[in-house]
Parts: sequence; structure tokens; C-alpha cells
Amino acid sequence: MTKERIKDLLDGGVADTDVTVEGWLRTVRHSKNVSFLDISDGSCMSGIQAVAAPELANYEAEIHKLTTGSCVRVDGRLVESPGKGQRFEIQARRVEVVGHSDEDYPLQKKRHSFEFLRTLGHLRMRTNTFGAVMRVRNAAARAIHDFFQRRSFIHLHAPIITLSDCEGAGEMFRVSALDPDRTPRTESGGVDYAQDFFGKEARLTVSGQLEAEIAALAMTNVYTFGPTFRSENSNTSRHLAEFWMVEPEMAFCDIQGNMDLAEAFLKDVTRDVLESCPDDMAFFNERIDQTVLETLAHIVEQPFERMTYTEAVDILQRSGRSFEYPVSWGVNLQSEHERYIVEEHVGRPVIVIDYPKEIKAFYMYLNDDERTVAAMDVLVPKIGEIIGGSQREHRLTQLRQRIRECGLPEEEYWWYLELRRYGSAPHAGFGLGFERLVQFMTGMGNIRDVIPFPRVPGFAEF
RNA sequence: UCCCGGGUAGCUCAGUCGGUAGAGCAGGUGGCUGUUAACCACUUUGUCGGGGGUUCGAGUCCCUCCCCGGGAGCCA
Repeated sequence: MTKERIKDLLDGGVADTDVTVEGWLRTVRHSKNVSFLDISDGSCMSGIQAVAAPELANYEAEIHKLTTGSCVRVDGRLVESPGKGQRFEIQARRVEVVGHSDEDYPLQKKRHSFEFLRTLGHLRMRTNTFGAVMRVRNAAARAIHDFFQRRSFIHLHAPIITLSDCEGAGEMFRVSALDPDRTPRTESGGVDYAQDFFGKEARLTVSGQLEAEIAALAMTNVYTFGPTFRSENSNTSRHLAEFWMVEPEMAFCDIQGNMDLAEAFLKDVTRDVLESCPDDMAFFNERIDQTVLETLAHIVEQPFERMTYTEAVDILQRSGRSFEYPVSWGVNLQSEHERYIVEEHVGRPVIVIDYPKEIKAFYMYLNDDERTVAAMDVLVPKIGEIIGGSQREHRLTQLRQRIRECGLPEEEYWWYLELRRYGSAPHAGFGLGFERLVQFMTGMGNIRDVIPFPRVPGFAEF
């Protein structure tokens, strides 16, 4: 008698062997002479059907009263199913009710709205969709580590708590051990953070990039894959207050090498997930977004288009389109502009580089034209920007100049500047929002449904 | 944060001109059946998102707040 996961039974089970499965009932169908239990253990899309006959000792007392959501352990014989709809089923020899489910179990056999399921964070993973999301998310995470490990990138654990507001990448959550009702004050009346836990004002990280640069200038190629926090009041289907970010950083690398890595990364990870989760992906293509497999095939098969910001502006201006936000050289590309270029003009992913320095961060490499920086955005259909990155400014003089131009306090970047004094090297990297990648690969419309426990303004339940 | 659209039974929704609320599903009871979101009959269930206002009377009209969705901004 072997205890196996349902996935393994359906993939490689041998008929007429004894098996044990443990899981939760998706549905139950009781007849007078037989009960059908659809058991799922989360290991794969489909469950397995167990058939229980009235001869079983606890049939009347327990089995016949089983309801959806109950947890059971079934010992029995794996047999070829005489019924339609499944290859194997289990002729139960023993059905143990591990955990009874009350009759007000909120998950029904019919389809639920994702909004409703969001209020059931403790149960929604038992549904088809969230099970599939969790498995694809897992496969994508593994694919990401595999991609970098194959290339000898070192996985860097960047800090969660940070003292620097460096990047200015967004509003940050404060971290404090002070009693909020009795905060110590300085003479000028402000909070005296010198008395706080770290002796300074501390926050949750918005990016591991600057720490990744430290590591790249010692280990050559590194990547971070960890949680990131933004306290912006963003109420959209693409933003979370807590999300996971992937940030590779490479020494001896310029914007071209950065683009090459980003493209290879998306292609490899996508291919990997398509191969490792065929059933889940078929489900998403059938029930969630009927173009998702086609879109992903494009990612894997077709080369990404590459263009400069200046060329993108030119395309938009000559498109004959009237955009809500007019296009001119120097303005940021809006969602509508990115979508036009990706979905209508090119029809496949696009990498845009060399943006005006005024609309990009201080740390980006100043190009020879002294008007643009070596920034890079990877744009994909529907999601828009999925990757943002740049070649970093590794020259001390230029970096100092840019910090001044951006009105940032030089002293707070002392270590970042020192990296440019002690063996600086050209380096580049990018950031990828992991949930946006999962959204893109599953076709799920709302980012709150591709993370197990979403944190957004006004909501952090479960 | 801004602009739209919503919030009615456990879920998904309908509710006409302002006249005191309905369907399907789920749950319950009974029946039937190697069933597949099973089926058939009967049946329980409502602070109509909260507060205020207009009115003889408000699910319906007005104000306000909260929440959800779509889009935008910010961004990943």
C-alpha cells in the first residue's frame, strides 16, 4: 500500500495496485448504491474519483453524509474507470473522514467571482483557478532560480529593512520600535529617530538594486529574488503594497548585454513553465484568457523588437493617432503609448532604450549625447512594462553630477559613491515584478489573484 | 489620488413610474440514478453596504462615508 500524490497516480499509476490518497472533496455525488468522491490534493489540476460502495462499514454513518470540502483518506484499489471523464478511479476499501466540513462550506460547485474568493483567503487555494495559479507561480519561481543558477549567478539575499531612501522608487513603509503614543522628540519638534531601534529612520526596502550593485562589484553576476514594499496609494489591478521582485545585476555588462539577458530570461522562464505546467496552462487558456498560450508562444519563438526612445516617439508621432496624452520628445511614455507600440505597431515584445535623462533615475549611465541615459524597458502585450532596468553610471564624476542635478543628498550615498572609487566597473541590471510575470503567464486580470495573500491599500487580511 | 460603473438571500443576479423583495444555484427534507457543475419534487433564508435627508410612503430620488470592479496616474 503506497501513499501517493494524485498527480503521480494519474501520471504513472499502475492499474490494479493498492493505493492511499489524502485530500479534500471537490464534489460528492451520492446514490443509493454508491457514492462518488472527487478528491483533490492540490498536486495537479484534476482530482481523482473514489467510488465507495454501501458495503463499507461506515457508509451509512459517515460516507453517505460527506459534503464538499471535507478532508478524507481513502485506501483502495486503483482501477481503470468504467465511467467517462477519467482514466483511473479508486475502488475504496476504506474511507476515513479526517476532517468533517460543515454544511455552510462557502465554496460551491459553481464558479465564484474572484472578488468573493478574495474574502476567502483561507480557502480559495482549494479552487481550480487558485490551485493552478499557485502551481504556475511555483514553477515560475523555480524556473527563475534555474535560469540564473545555470549561468552561475549568485543569489543575493538583499535586506528587507533599510536606512536609505536611495532610489526614490516610491513611498516607503516606516519601520520603528518606538511607542507611537510617546515618540521621543528632538529640540526642533520632530521625531528623534536617534532613540529608535536602528538609531536612524528605517524603512522597508523598495528595491534591492543598490545592494545588488555592491554584490555585483564583488561577485560579478548576482540576482535578488525577494519581497519588496511600496506604500503608494495605488488602487489598480497591477499594483501590490508587498510584492516579490527579481533583480539581476551584472558587472562588465552594458545596456546591450542587459537587453540580451532580459530577453533570454523571459524566453527561458516562459518555456520552462509551459513545459512543466501543461494542464494548468491549458486551463488558463480555456477559462481565463483564450489568447494566453498564443501570446506566450510569441515570447518563446519570436525575437523581441528593440528601439530607442527617440524612435518610439517618432513612431507615435507618425501614427496618426490622437492620444489622450500628446507625445513629444522628453515626456514619459504613457500606458496608451506603450500599448500602441507593443500591440499595434510591432505585435510582439519590445525593448525601448535610451530615455531622456530627466525622466529617469539618477543612477543610470549617461550616454555620449548627454541628453539620454542607458535605460531599458521591456514592454509586453496587455501588461505593458514588465521589466525596467539600465546600465548603471559607474563613473564617479558623472554620478556625482547626476546626484546634484536630482537634488539628492550626496552624503547618504557615500558607500554607493565609494564603489566608484575602489575598482569601479561598467555594470547593468534590471528589475522584474514577479507577480506581473505570473499575471502575464496565467492571463489573470488582477494581480491580487496571483499572490497567495495580497496586501493592498486597506487590505491585509489572512 | 482622479474619472466612470457597481454594492439586493450563503453565492450569481433580476427588481418597471417611489407603494414594504424575487429567480437560479447552495443549504434542508424526500425520491431516483456508475455519477461527472448529476437529476426530480418540496422547502428555510434578507439591517436591499453604513449614516443622514426628501416624501403619506424609499431597494428605487438627493447628500455623505465605506467597500468592490474597470480605466488613469505612480510604478514593478
